[in-house]
Amino acid sequence: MSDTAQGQPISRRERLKRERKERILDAAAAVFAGKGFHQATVRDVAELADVADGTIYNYFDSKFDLLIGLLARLARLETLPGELTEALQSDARDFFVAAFHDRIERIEQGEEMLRALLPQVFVRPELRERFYQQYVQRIATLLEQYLQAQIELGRMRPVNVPLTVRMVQGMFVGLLFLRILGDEPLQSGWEDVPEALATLVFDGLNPEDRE
Amino acid sequence: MSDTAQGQPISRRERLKRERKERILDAAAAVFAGKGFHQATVRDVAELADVADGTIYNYFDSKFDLLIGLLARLARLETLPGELTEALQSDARDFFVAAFHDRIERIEQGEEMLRALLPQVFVRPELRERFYQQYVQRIATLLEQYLQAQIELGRMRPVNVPLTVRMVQGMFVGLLFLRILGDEPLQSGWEDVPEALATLVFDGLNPEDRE
Amino acid sequence: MSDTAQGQPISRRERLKRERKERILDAAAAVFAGKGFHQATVRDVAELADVADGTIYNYFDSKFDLLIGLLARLARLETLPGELTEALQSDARDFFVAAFHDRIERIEQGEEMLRALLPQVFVRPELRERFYQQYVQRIATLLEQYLQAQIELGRMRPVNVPLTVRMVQGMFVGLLFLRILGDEPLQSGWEDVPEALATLVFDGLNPEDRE
Amino acid sequence: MSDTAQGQPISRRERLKRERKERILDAAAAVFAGKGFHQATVRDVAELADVADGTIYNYFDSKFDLLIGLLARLARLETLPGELTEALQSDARDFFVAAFHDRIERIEQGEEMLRALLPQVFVRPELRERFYQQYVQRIATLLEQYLQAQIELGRMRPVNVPLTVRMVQGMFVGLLFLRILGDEPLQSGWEDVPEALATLVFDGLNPEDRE
DNA sequence: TATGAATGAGGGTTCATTCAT
DNA sequence: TATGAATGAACCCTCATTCAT
Repeated sequence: MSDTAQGQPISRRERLKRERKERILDAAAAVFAGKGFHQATVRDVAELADVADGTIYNYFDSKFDLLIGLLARLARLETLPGELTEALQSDARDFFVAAFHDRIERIEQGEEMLRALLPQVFVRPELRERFYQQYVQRIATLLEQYLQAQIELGRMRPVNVPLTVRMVQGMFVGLLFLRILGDEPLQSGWEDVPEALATLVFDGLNPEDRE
Repeated sequence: MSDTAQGQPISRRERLKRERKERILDAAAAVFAGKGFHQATVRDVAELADVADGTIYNYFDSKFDLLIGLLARLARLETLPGELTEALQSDARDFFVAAFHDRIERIEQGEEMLRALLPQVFVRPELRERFYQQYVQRIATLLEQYLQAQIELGRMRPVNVPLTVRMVQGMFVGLLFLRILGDEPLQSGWEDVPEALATLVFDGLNPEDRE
Repeated sequence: MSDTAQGQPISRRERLKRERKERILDAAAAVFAGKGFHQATVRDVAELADVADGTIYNYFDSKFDLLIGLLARLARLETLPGELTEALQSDARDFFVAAFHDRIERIEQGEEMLRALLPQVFVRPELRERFYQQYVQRIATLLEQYLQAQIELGRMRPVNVPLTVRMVQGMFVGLLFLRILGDEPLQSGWEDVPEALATLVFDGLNPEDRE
Repeated sequence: MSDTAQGQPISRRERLKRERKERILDAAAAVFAGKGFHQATVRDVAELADVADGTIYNYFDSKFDLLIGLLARLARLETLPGELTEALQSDARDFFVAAFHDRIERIEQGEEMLRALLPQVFVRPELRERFYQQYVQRIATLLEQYLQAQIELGRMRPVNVPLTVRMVQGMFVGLLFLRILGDEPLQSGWEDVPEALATLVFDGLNPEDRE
């Protein structure tokens, strides 16, 4: 009687709860990114989210659990597999530029969350493991498969696949890190990064006979 | 040799002090790397260094100042300019492999200190700035000059110099990061990294006519 | 009998309310006895009573008020006056054994509630006073009168009446306490307590010439 | 060299520490007895002991640990075995009066600590067990042996030894409890308690042939 | 100069109570 | 009237720093 339209039940209540949870995570990302996880107090987060201190504990088990929440949300930003497989047919370099664009954009989107998370990823084993699995390993596997296939098709130079993939991945993390450090040249040239990245990386992957 | 020729008065007292300071920094690096700066207590450091809590404050102004101390010590590990300039003449690829070897080794040496420092570098403006200047900018400038020169000599493909340099630097940070994350393939293939790195980066820098 | 003769309008609604209140008190007794008043949360009580947190506040003013409720309910378990007065005529020792049996049983019945209450009785003046009046003083007065009468009839040794009554009462509390402490001999010999109690107390009250 | 007079070493420092620990326990007893363990804050204790909040944690692991400390101190007040064994020879009734006097006095001495402890003894298993072993069981065993011996010597009526001992012990606890409840007759007649207690208990223990 | 006990501000977390639905 | 999420005051405890010895 109260919810005949079972499709989207409880609607109101439920939606408010979800919104509030998101608001808290937004606040956590902003506050942690701004002053660092330890410098930030739960009250800082609560104030920015415009809730009472205690309310946060209705949604998260602990201050630390907010980081887990951010990590989960970050994982939701990840998709690429779709593009990747369909792009396998197209020209490799074009694909790389597109993929780089995609990554670079995501970094921009998620930068705040990454700034909030990364320092703790170094330090908390639980976070480290989750981050590695969700954020690094999955992508590494995809890239390895792609690279291997390209090499077998003769479209790329035979290289040490696992290490090369790590280097490319590492480069993204490293660029993010330099951005966070406030490196001027990188910030002003940010939109040219994908092209430069492709030039650096891809041309090096060309089979010798390309010339 | 370094002791006697110094003007004499350093002896005993002075050397003990210096040793003790180093012991404290060793302990700080180990403890901070192990549990993170905030999880670690000054007492943890004191105990590992085998001194009393208060003693640390005879050598450092604050807990945070220990990080500054580590940063300074890290800077002392940096030299390359010497090699770099002399190697400018030699074959570029050979130079790169050598330089990469050097960097990779240093990362290993300094990994503990970097693990202690990096998370805080994200978070403390003062540390960020020092780190950027001592550890990033100086090297970036050198690499830019070198790259520019090579390009002008026609030995390298004309690329976006500042961005390319950032990518290479970023890769080192990124690789360190992946190592800290515990990435298996990277750890087991660590000694092959310089060669793979050179293959990836350098071949991509070749002028087209090289072939 | 108690239901129909009441004037009718009690039905349903009213009875449900009363039942619910009892259910909440049952839960409170169980929870407080199990973990102690402060360790127990209102939510613990609510969950065991199968109501929402807020519902409890429709029946009780505060968490503390639950204790008052338990005390009131405990008082309802008390009656003895009836037996006492009628037994005044019978043989004193027989009366004592019967009375002890009665008390010992009550202790068993009310043990959970007493475990919930006693610790707070020590600590909360309001509770202390109510408990003393309802649970101690009334009975003390009765016992004093009885003892005084017996003495005057020459059936008991002339003793310090008020103190002796306190000792007997105290013994009940003390035995309950030892039971709660988990004393093995007391628990396994519990059904023999009335007889042993009578032997100890009553024989000591005999006039010397009785033998 | 620094402490040749090994007899009372480190003296100063060590004694100050011990004194401070006692001062904290004094304060804890007073505060917990006054408002109850949970109503009292660590700060209350600290203020009364005239130390900083944190100082308490240099001496005790937690707030709860203060109770353990009180229990330990209470145990130190206990001795009787000495008297007990030597008094085994003397007249039993005289011994009882003396022993009762002793107990009653101790209760007065330790009342504050007992008021602080008892409510929590009901509620904390760890405390309950310690209290039972240190404070009840030891004495129960002694009394049982004594009583048994007296019975075998024909000086006391053969009774259920374990239960009778529990009753006597329980009476002490119960009297303390009534005292805490503020019972007027008990308080004003407190000094007569040992005599009344002996009359009640001991005469009941007389063999029938005593007359 | 080294020591380590004392300090006390600060913060994560709990939970009784309220109140909109 | 029942619900249960929101509230925020309160409190235990940690730990960087100080300082008397």
